[in-house]
Amino acid sequence: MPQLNGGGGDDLGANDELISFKDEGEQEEKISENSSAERDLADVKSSLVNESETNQNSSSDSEAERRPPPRSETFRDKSRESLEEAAKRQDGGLFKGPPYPGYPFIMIPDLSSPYLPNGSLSPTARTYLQMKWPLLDVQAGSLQSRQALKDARSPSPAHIVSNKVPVVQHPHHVHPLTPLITYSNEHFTPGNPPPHLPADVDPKTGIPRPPHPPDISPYYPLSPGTVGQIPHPLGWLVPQQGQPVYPITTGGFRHPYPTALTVNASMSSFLSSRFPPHMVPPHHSLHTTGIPHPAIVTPTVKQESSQSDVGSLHSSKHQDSKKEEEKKKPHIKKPLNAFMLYMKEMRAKVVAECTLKESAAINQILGRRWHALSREEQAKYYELARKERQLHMQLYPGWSARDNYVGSYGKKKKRKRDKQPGETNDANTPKKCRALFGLDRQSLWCKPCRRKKKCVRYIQGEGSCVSPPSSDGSLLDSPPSSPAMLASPSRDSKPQTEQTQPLSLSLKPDPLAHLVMMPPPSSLVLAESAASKPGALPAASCPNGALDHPPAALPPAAAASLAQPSTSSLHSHSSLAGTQPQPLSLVTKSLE
DNA sequence: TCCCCTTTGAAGTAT
DNA sequence: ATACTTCAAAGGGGA
Repeated sequence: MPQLNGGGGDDLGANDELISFKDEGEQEEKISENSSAERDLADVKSSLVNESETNQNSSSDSEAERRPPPRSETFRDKSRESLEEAAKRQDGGLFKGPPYPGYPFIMIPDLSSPYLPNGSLSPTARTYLQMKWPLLDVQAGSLQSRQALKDARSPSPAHIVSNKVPVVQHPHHVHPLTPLITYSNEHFTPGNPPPHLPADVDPKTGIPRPPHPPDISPYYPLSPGTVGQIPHPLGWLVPQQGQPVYPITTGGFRHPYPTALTVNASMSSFLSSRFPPHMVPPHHSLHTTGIPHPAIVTPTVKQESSQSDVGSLHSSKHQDSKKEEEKKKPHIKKPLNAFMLYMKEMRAKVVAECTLKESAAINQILGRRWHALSREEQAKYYELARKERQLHMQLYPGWSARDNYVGSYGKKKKRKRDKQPGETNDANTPKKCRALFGLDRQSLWCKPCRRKKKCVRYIQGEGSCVSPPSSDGSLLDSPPSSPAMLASPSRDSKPQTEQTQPLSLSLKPDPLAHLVMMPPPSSLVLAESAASKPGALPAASCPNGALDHPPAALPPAAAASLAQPSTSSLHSHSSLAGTQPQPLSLVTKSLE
């Protein structure tokens, strides 16, 4: 388990994230410049934050090497502009300027932040924190940290204490009022912060500081008239209008997860049962209101309860078991990753712009737009996600994603995932079809291979069945390549020239193609996508094609493909540009 | 009523 | 080490 070390920046970042944004959260080191080691590290890890803020350090060699050359800003911005234009019309000018003009979490450099050990902050870092924590506003009457807060360079005027970021969008599984809940201090046990949450001490004053400056920072960029319309990715985290959100816990530690702020018996026992004592958060996960924290869901597993009801003998014994079930219900969710945060924030916007309502279609658009984001823009979300993970980790030190795997709380696996591996690993993998059964036993082949009478992939020695899309869309029933295959970063571009994903005709192979040829309107794309399968997503109707951005922050592999557009890519787009329905699934990672 | 779809990323398990 | 799988959000739609 990664250890949080204030000086080491973020250990929570995933590998890939570290690769792409491994400089994230290392501001402390860079800022402090107190140690050569830190400088070295800083050298290695260019600062996205600085880059974003100062726009000067972007010349970092290492960064430049890691990242693909900036893609056509003109294209991207152009596309986005139109989208934002629509957004402006939709939201009454909420979205002004850059895509995330008012994003409060802009480049939080100090991820070690308040709760982390050695959380001493450089002035710069604190300055960032002022931008960061306002979203974590605390209730007016809340605790200690107000004073401590003032100590720090934060002006944090009292008038800003009010919560100004009403969240319109409600988390799917979270009580709509969750973000509105006032987690009163009285619910918190005054006293010491969790052992694993060392109190943040102002390095200069030596006074324990609240990790999260509770006051709304004057830096908060959103105007009162607009804030209310922004569904913040951390909606539950965001203070609501006139609703103090999460008070600082005792000891100056304030969790964005309100659930961790108070403890009730059931949750406490649950946690105790689930985690070793040292892992059990000192606070309960449910507010006294009974409204669960977004991160801790009470899956009220319908099927579970219904099943138990069906078999219920209404005996006391059953009651007991029921209670036990209830104890197990609370489910600590995974922290949202960058893309999830992005989706959460942008979904409403996309929905507003399009006639789409189905999440699948929306997600397709969002996926494309995600790739269209500049690295700086993405970095915001990576930063945010990392912060989420940090908070999550702080709150639930013993939590593991494994806990949420099947069996941990009775949730069923997704069949799709269960089937695909079997399909691809079984007889549907062309390579295996041919290798396993041979030409003499084609009757045993999978359908696509049977239709083609051969497995091109096998011939190519590649990892996927080519099964070129037929004009009649006969490949639609072809088994999809495994997600891993589609997403395989090590995928060779060469095979791509001849390969086409049976089900997933990537739109991304050659982003440049978008520049060369007219990108298909999102509606068309989606319509095509919809046409690709029965019961497919309905055609989208987006006012502009801005949704069809080319990928922005491309991984090196994709960047390579950018540099050398493959003919197949162009081919794909040619087909795409045509009116002929394609078995599109808008897969955007095939070349990544 | 439950699960799928669809996306990316994180993190887990399996080989 | 690599590949693969699951889950996170979302909500309409299919079974």
